Amino acid sequence: MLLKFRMTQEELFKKLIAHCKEYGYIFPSSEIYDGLGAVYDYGQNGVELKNNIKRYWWEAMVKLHENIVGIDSAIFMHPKIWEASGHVGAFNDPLIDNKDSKKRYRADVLIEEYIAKLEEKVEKEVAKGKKKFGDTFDETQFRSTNPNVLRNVEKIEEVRNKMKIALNSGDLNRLRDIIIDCEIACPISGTRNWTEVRQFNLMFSTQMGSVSNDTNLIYLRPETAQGIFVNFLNVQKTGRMKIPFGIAQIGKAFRNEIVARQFIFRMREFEQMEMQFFVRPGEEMKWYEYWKNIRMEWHRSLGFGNDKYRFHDHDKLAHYANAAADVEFNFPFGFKEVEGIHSRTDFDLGNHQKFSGKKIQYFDPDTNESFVPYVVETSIGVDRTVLLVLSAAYAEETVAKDNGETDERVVLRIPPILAPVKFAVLPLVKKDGLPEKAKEIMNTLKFEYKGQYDEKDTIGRRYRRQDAIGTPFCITVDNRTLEDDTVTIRYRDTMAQERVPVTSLSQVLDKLINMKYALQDLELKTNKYK
RNA sequence: GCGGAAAUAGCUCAGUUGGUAGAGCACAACCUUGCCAAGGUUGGGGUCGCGAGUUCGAAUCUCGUUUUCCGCUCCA
Repeated sequence: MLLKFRMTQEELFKKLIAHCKEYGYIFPSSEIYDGLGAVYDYGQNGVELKNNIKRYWWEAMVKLHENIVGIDSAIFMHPKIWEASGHVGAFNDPLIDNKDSKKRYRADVLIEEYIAKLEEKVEKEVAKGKKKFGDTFDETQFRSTNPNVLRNVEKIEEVRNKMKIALNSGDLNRLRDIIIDCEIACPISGTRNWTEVRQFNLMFSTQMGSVSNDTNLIYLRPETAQGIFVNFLNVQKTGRMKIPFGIAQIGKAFRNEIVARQFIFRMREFEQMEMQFFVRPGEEMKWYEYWKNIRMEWHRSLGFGNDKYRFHDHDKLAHYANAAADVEFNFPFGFKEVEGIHSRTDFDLGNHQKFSGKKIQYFDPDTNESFVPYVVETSIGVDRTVLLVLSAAYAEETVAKDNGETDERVVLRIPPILAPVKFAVLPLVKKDGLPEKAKEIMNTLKFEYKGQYDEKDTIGRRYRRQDAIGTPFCITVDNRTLEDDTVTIRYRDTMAQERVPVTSLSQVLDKLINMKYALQDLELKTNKYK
């Protein structure tokens, strides 16, 4: 089978988005109300795919590793948690745009730069005086009398005070007034055509309780990790966990991105699968390498090709990390991060210990010592993984017909263990008792896997419909079925057919769809790292 | 957030200087065929993104607004 024609990646991405909507994978949110920016809903097939991905991750974590357990923490958490984690304050910048150059600046930085310029002027003036008066130069005297110096110093103080008041009161208009009053121009365009000053905070906030004031302001979590850290002692003690051990969690997180685009790649509401692995200080790099390998094997096990993945090691590290790498996937819009593996040191547990005043330590009975564990994190975006699977699976193919002509088909080559619909049962014709027999088969298999029954339209058309949603197997009931109780299985990827007894269907499908076998393969591939 | 482009049926689109909305596919029912999609008949489905304005009359002209796409910007 050949690729239909060479498409630009951009065209392919657009087609994929249209395909997702047309075949019930992903819909824009609130569509009948014109939609809501960068928010998407999963449709009947999308939710199955997403659930299957989550299940494969979850089982690879908590079933294959005896020392990893899961939790499900609340989205609402104590506001202090976000101070301890460093999220509050880190993203609270007042920003302003120049309409001509279209450059964005931090308003306070612009004003600081202006002040710096005035200070420079003062120093130049002083230097001039020094040159002029030579040895008789009295700098203190000069500074307190020279009108140019005095004027600038006064201005500096005035602007400093105004900025302090504006920043402390959070009054963004005042901040803008300073920029206007001081006639601060954009360094690039040189114009003073400014937008309003806007506050950007990455975290969504809301009030808990019906009476609103500052004290009950709470945030929607921007990451799920903190729910794990604050439950460290609960899980460690009640689960009798011994270091090293991990806690896994799947859940929603929220970030108020300035620009959220590229379909479901960057959304304001998204889902994460995180596993925080607690280790002895000093052993973190060993585990960091271990988890990099384990996670890469998980990705590779999906079978999209090893060349589609690469590591990107961070040079610039976040405030909490001493080593970090991304697993990047070659999306239609280039290599982008799907998962992050971070060595977070004792930053999180240490800070929670500090902010909560509670001792968060692990007592090692073997060595009789207490310590704050180090953390190695694996954090993967569920929605990004959905997009990864869909963009890797989407294919437009030219297929040969019996009469020598060619035809086209669109097929989602989703790994069978992740496919939303595992099988379709199709009576070849809608008569002669074939539908009845097909329904009988359907009713037996439905207890094991999600399937579809379809008797509408020609058989070829029904195959194509199943190809379009990525159903790996079509089971066709024909007249021979009534005679010898056999059916054909038609395989999505090869379009080949195979005749099997109805009684062996469950077994045949099981071999290809049951996650158990995928996990066994994965275990074999990861054993060498243990 | 800024700039550009776009918005008509579930999808892809047509709609001529303003004169009461069309096609193909899809969908539903019936008939026919029967192993790799698009035979026949019939039917359902749109106040043309939304709101104003101009006009006797607006899918069409004007303004505003929302959403999407592209570029810039931003991105623990």
